Amino acid sequence: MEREEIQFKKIDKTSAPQITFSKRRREIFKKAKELSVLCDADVALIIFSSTGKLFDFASSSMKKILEKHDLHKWNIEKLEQPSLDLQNEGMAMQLDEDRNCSKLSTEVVERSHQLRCKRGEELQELSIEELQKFERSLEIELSNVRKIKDEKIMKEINQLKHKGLELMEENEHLELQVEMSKDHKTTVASDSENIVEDDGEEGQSSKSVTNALNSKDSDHSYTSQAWMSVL
Amino acid sequence: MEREEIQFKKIDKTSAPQITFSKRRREIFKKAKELSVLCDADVALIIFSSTGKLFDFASSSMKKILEKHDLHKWNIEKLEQPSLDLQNEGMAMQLDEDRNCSKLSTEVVERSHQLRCKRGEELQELSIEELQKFERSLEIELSNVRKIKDEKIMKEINQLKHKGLELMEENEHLELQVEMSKDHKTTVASDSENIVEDDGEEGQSSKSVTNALNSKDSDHSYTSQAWMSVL
DNA sequence: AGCTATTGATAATC
DNA sequence: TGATTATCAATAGCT
Repeated sequence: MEREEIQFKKIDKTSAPQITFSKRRREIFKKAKELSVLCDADVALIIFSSTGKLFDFASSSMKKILEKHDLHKWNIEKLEQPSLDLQNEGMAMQLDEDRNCSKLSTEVVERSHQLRCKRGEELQELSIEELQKFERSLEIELSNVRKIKDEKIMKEINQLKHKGLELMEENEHLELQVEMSKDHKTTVASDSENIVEDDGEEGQSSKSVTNALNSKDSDHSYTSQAWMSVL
Repeated sequence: MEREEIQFKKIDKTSAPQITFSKRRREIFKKAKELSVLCDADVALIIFSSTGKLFDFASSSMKKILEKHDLHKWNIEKLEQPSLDLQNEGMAMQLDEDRNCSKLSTEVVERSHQLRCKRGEELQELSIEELQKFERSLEIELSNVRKIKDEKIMKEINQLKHKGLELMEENEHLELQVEMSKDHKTTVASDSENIVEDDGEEGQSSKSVTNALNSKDSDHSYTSQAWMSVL
């Protein structure tokens, strides 16, 4: 640490770099351990050599320390700009999308933070391996739930669309019958009888909706158009 | 580092602990910086004091280093027990849930790993702050997309349900008309004329679906029942 | 905070 | 590699 640091040149090309690295690395790990023991500090040290090899040390649990680190950074970031969030919290969601988005982001941040804290407290006594496996299983669970939810939603939408189409066709069928019975009245008895037979079978599912007849009729054209746009 | 470490007792209770901690902390950060500069190493150092205060250093980007660290640990873990995964990969998913879960977990792990690598490569040149902000914005974006998606889906489902209900009521209305025109035939001219006027207005949206009439009629009772169960 | 005596760390050797 | 050593940095105790 003498000449090299006094000159504080960038690197050591001429001399053996690996030897210096090994020595310094050992010493800094030693220092880290000393600090954690003597001063009761939680220390995490991660070193990648220039060749990409990893050396790390953690006074307790690496995962725990990194979680704690993230949490601190999170708090700092949150406390750095509280005015913007408070502004948006005081306002209703009638403004432009930017503010809306900011408010939402605040909520998301709060929730994530709370979740992290709670999880962190509950999971402190688990080992690194247990925590990693738990993390994976949570990811799997989440992706499974989402997949199943999406499938069910798409299925229901398609069912609704299909049934709606069937109802529309049935409607048009019935309208045709009404028009036919109006145009021909009782002139052609055989045709109307055939149609009436079909309606008689379907009549089992009919209910009394006569009170809603007038109001519903005015919406009919809109209903059909909306259905067509949806389909 | 003399007497204290030679005695290597746990801590310093009698003397001022904060002073020792501060001094040692400064030195270890200095050492970390020196190591990173002299030996071209990637170093991350995280220290929590006994009072919970955070001090950290990263030679490049803290996020990048931690990602790299996770990745290394991950690879080690993967290489330590490859037989289990291979076993499950060779089997179909007909076994118990544990193996099923293990296989799925393997897949998820692979994907996460790949995603991490890709992201890591693309984002290597961003700063810590930029990466943190990017992370937040991605979380916000994701939650926004999900919220909006869910709202749209629920809206569409409710629309479909509503329109379906209207169509059903309209259907029953038309059925009623058909039955009326069948029962009374032309005996009551005034009533049928009124109804026929309404149908005439609605007739604008009618289309030719006569080819589907026969097949659709047989499904009618099922259609109504399905609709009721959905609603 | 600043000093200092003592010990530890380290680069250049072998 | 590993050990030695000259040199200087780190540090505890004190002010």
